Amino acid sequence: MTDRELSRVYEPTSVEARWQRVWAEEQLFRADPQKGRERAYCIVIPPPNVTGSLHCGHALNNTLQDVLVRYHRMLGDNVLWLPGTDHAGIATQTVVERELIKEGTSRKELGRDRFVERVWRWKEQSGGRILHQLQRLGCSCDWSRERFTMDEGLSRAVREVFVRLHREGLVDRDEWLVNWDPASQTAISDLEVEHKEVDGHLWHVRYPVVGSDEGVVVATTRPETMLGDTAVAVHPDDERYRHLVGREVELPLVGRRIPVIADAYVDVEFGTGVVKITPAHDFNDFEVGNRHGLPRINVLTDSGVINQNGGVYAGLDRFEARKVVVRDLEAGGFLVKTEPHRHSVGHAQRSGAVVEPFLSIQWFVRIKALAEPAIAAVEQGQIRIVPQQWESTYFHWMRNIRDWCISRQLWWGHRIPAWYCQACGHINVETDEPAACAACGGGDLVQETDVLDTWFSSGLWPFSTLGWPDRTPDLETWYPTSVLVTAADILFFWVARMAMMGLKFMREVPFRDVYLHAIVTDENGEKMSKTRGNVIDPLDMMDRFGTDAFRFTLAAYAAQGRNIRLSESRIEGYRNFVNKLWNAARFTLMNLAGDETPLSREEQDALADRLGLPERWILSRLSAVSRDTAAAIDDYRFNDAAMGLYHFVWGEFCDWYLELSKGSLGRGGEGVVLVRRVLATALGGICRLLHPFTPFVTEEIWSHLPGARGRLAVAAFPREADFRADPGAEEELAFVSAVVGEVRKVRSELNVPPAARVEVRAVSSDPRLRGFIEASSASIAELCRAESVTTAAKGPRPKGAAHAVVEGVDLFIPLLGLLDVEAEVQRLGRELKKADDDVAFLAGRLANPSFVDRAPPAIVEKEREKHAAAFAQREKIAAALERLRELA
RNA sequence: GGGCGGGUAGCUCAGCCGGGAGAGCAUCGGCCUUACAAGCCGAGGGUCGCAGGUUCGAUCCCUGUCCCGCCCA
Repeated sequence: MTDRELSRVYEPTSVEARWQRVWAEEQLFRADPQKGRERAYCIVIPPPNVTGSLHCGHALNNTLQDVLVRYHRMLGDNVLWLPGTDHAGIATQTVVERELIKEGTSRKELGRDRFVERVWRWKEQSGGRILHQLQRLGCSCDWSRERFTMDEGLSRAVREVFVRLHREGLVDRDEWLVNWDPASQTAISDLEVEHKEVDGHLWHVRYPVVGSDEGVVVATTRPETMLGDTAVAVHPDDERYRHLVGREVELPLVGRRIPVIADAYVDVEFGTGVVKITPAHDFNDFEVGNRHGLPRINVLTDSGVINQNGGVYAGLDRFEARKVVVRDLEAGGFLVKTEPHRHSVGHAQRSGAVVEPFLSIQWFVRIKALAEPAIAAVEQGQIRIVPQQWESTYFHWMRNIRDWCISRQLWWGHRIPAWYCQACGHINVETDEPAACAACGGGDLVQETDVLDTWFSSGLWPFSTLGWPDRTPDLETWYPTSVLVTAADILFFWVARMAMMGLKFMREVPFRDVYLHAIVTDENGEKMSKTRGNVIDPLDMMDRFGTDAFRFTLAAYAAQGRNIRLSESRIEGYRNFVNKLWNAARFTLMNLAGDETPLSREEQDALADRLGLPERWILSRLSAVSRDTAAAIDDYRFNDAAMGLYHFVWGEFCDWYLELSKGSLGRGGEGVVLVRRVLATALGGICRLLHPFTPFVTEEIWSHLPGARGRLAVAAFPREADFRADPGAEEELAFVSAVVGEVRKVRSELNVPPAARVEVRAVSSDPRLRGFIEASSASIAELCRAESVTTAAKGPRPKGAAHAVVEGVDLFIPLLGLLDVEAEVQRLGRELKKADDDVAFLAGRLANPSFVDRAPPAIVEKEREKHAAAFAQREKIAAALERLRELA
């Protein structure tokens, strides 16, 4: 196979592997701060979990980033796309713990140091698999700059931030009610709790009033927590219970006397209007307890078992305890009634366990002060959220933000840089382990055992990865980054926190734009999940259809504000598109001599008079498509960009230009050289335009294209001005193709055998339109299999001819014996009906006096013209029909 | 309960400032026309969720309403 002979069918696998290797070897994606910050363009990757493997969400996310990055690289910007992974505290710890269990040992048996070592070893061996998968996807990251949230550098940034926030009083340690995951046995943040509606019960329990026969009935969904009740509460305005406020009730099963208090928090409508107050196990009760100075009695252990405060129930699991408590209440005559009740229960995002509000000592970020600048940055436009509709969600959350619990009772993560003095109890918070206690000088220091929430380190990602706290050239060049591309589900987890941290520590926003893309679902709009079995595996898609087709599919469906319902048949459709492009390239290359160079803009202008209509047309279209594609990518309208290119390549370049070029090439002559050069120009332009979407196939074609220099990945992206716009050529070709279309339609509808040669006679009094037809008569003949295409200013109108009208031009197709007169009469009858409807519609509108009076004059004038044209068309069809009837 | 988004062809979706509803896929008919049958040529298919309102004119703007999805509590 020579350089310009391609195989009949595009075979992605080998092509992709080759270019992935070449790009890496030639280090085309390596960023260099020396190139300056004038046109710096930077994206930091949303770091996937180190335990992760590529799913469709990743594929979409990274495809879109790669489109942006490749586009900007081709624009000549100083591009950095920085890759990396996230240590994913709970997820990673769980993975390694499972391995240990299989080996018959456990995390606790190993001990902290050996366990952490073991996780590192796991990370070196199996972690980061996803980064290889991203390479497979074609991602043009600067792989030499790969980062990991637990890297030495990033860990230093984490300690620095923690210490600085602590010194400012924005991080501190407190006993507070937090969300507790009894399965992972760690605190989690509010965001990591997922509320789900579940069917439960509402138990009505009678608490006897001390010193009376009376009792109050409380309604609860969680009877086992009554072991920790320290009050019952009623609404202050509730007449039913006013007399009881200030008295005491006896807690059933426990015997403790607790007060009846009045608090406006109580909903008089809910249940009986009396609620039990358990400050240590309910967020609302916690606040009520604080207002009334109630004791907090914790009745659970960290694994969700009743503790010694639960008396005889100690040792029971929380769900078992619920059953036993209810049974005992019933036996004691305290249970008034039980009713089914649907309510919302918090579940831990990671483990799925029911979350417990749990009293413990944790580290918190006092976040209000950090949130304010981050709100202002979006309000004032320093950060632009795209699509804008997400701004309100961002504002709502940020304005109601609550303190962030950042400590986790895990072993895998950034250990909190706080050391407790065993002598005086002082907490030393330092970036490095202090030699002695700052308060008493004692040397017996013990480091905090908790680690930080993984998102704490992710929040620093846009600057920690660039070298902060050092002022590195990378940081100087690429901070703030250009855009953050992610799905909206981590707007709060990550985007908001980066905004806060970036503004706090860099005094500047971390990114100019936030582009929030769709969630990928299956074709029924359901989330993909292993349990549902509806997962589409990106690697499988790439294997079967090629990476380019898969990427193009994702881009083509990435409409803003919509979910992507991915289905295989669509990917297959774009596989066909890639193959179409491949064959267009094949055809083009077969027709090149091998020494053609693309036409520069200057040459296009100088040679304009010698270029044929199709050549002037395709160059003009290239100009428009270059403009539209760039505008669409600039606006993050990936679907518009992809669909525009799809239509241009298939519907214009292949369907019309290549078909037209066959004629010009076949007819020979000196123009052939120019046709070839335009072919090379157009194919090169298409490769460059498509490259951000389909990098592999375009790089492959480019490597065969005469006159193409260097790698496509670093070639210049086409600009509107690179091609000569020619509105006249566009108009003329639109007319010519309409003529071709009409003739084809008539042939098809009258069942003229495809091989039969016909004559086309165009009759028009308009010399300009006649000229268009005459100039392209050979092309028209070729495209609609006509023997000849002739024109005349007026008659004779051939008898026994099929008829059509295009822009007022009568087209006659004499069919002699071939014409099925009856069929043509019926066909023209249908056409006439359409034309009549048309005329009637427009006439009706013009007959409406209020339309003529009140609509803008330009609109009215336009409608008049349309009416006149429609009427002329109608008359021509009617005349043709009349003559045909005479014949019949 | 609060907020956001969506309901347009069989399916998935596009429709900028209000001016006769579009694409891709699927379907149907005809073609091996020397790049491509993963292709070529042609065709059919819509009460723009429903009800009001504003307007000369509404898929588009406003109000109400019914579904679906997501987020927050």
